[in-house]
Amino acid sequence: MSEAEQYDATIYERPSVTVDVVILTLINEALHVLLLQRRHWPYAGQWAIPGGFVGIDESLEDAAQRELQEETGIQAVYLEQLYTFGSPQRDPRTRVISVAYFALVRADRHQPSTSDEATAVRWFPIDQLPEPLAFDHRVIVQAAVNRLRSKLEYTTLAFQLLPEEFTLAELYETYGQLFGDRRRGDDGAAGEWAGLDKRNFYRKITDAGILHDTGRFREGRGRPAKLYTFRPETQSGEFVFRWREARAG
Amino acid sequence: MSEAEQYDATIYERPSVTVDVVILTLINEALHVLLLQRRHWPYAGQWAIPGGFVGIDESLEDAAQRELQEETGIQAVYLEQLYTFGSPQRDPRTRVISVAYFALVRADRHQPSTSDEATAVRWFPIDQLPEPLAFDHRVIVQAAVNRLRSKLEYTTLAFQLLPEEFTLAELYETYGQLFGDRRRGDDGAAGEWAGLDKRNFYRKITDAGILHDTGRFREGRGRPAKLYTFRPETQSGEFVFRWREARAG
DNA sequence: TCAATAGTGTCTTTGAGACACTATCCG
DNA sequence: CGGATAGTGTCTCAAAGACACTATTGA
Repeated sequence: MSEAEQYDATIYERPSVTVDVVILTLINEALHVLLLQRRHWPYAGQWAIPGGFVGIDESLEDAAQRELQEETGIQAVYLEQLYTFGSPQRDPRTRVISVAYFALVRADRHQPSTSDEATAVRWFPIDQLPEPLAFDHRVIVQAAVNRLRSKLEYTTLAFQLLPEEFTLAELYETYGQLFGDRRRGDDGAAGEWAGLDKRNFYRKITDAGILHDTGRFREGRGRPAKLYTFRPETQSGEFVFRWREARAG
Repeated sequence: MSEAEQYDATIYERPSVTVDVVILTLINEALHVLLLQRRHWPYAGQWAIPGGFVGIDESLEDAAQRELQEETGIQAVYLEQLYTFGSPQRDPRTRVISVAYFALVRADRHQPSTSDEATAVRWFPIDQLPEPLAFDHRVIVQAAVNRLRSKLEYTTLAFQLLPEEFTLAELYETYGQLFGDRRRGDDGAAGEWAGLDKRNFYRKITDAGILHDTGRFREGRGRPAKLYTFRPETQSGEFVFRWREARAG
């Protein structure tokens, strides 16, 4: 903005501004999104990400936090502005510009509940989204997943998704699911993730010095696995995951 | 958005939405920003980045392109959405949400001219911005520069800034200015960029296979330098610059 | 003792980074 | 030939990646 005319701009027709939030979590080491089934027009009955209008005196981040709170009852999570979607035709009612955020939460803690705006609320695996989604929400969800994937490579964001305590196998499985395209079943049985060598992964992650060995174990079938926590003091550190691997044939 | 109540939302007070554009260019291998000196209240006399209201039927990208056009007369450039700034108090007139874009242009081509909105238009070196800038524009400019810097590491964006034909020395100087903190004058004379070895840089850039040798030369003092062009077909390629260097003392 | 899962060591290859001299042109 | 700028080759080291077996537990 730069104009005197802006001062008179109140007479112009203004778009509406909403904030929509892509809420991501990990369930059984697989990435899921929270969707609401819309009760009302437009797109009644279709699934959508939660969102709502920005209050006239409310910051965008506050609005996103409020939506998150209303839908999931969570506050302390990772929240980041994603992108602003503003095609003139993206909402059939009127011009609506949507500032999209994405949030990472730990799903174990809480189950979402339906509201008067939604007939249902559910976690969907990101590779099994209902078809179609309301508005341009498919694009928004895809953008969030892309952003998350790329950030996982050079941040410790993955630990925002995992439970407080985890085993190396769970961590490995998580990275595998988030990056790996598919398993290779050498003999039919489930093996390692294509292109992600377990030993190299363990070495890299432990050498990085970002894990704390709790001294406790997760019991189950087979040999008990060490439980680790993430050392948040290293969060700003130099850890880079970087997914490459695959040299020979 | 998800509510029936949105349908009635026209009755709510709506924020204004603007698009502001950080226009960056290279002048003498140094990064510059285009700023306008505001003619009117608020912040009259102060420098600001160009911007304006989003038309009710105009996409955000179109609005950004239009601003760019109006201020510089350029169309074909790199344009990317940067971030959306929405603090309730960022504009003294009314609630204004600003979707910021950043654009890369080649400055050689065209000189900006003043308009009825601005008393002056100028390129400023990014490390010599006027103090203060209007609104929160300093933050926005800084965000653009940060984004550009980080993208230069893993994209070929630098070539969007350089003239069509360039020498390796110009390319080296550009990367040095964009990343290097300072020169080291071993003896007083200008030397290489701290931490950026010229030979390693040349090797890396030529091995990457993204340059086309035009066979022509730039004449001047000293040995003529080969002129290269960027091969845009490799734009989506695997080139990564990645700035590290500095192992021993 | 076997099924199931956890955990580990070494060699090879690649790419990054340190390092300083030769080549070409012009006046 | 001297000043000015362009351009190049090799060694070292760290980190990535390929590769397969041993350890621990409970049924």
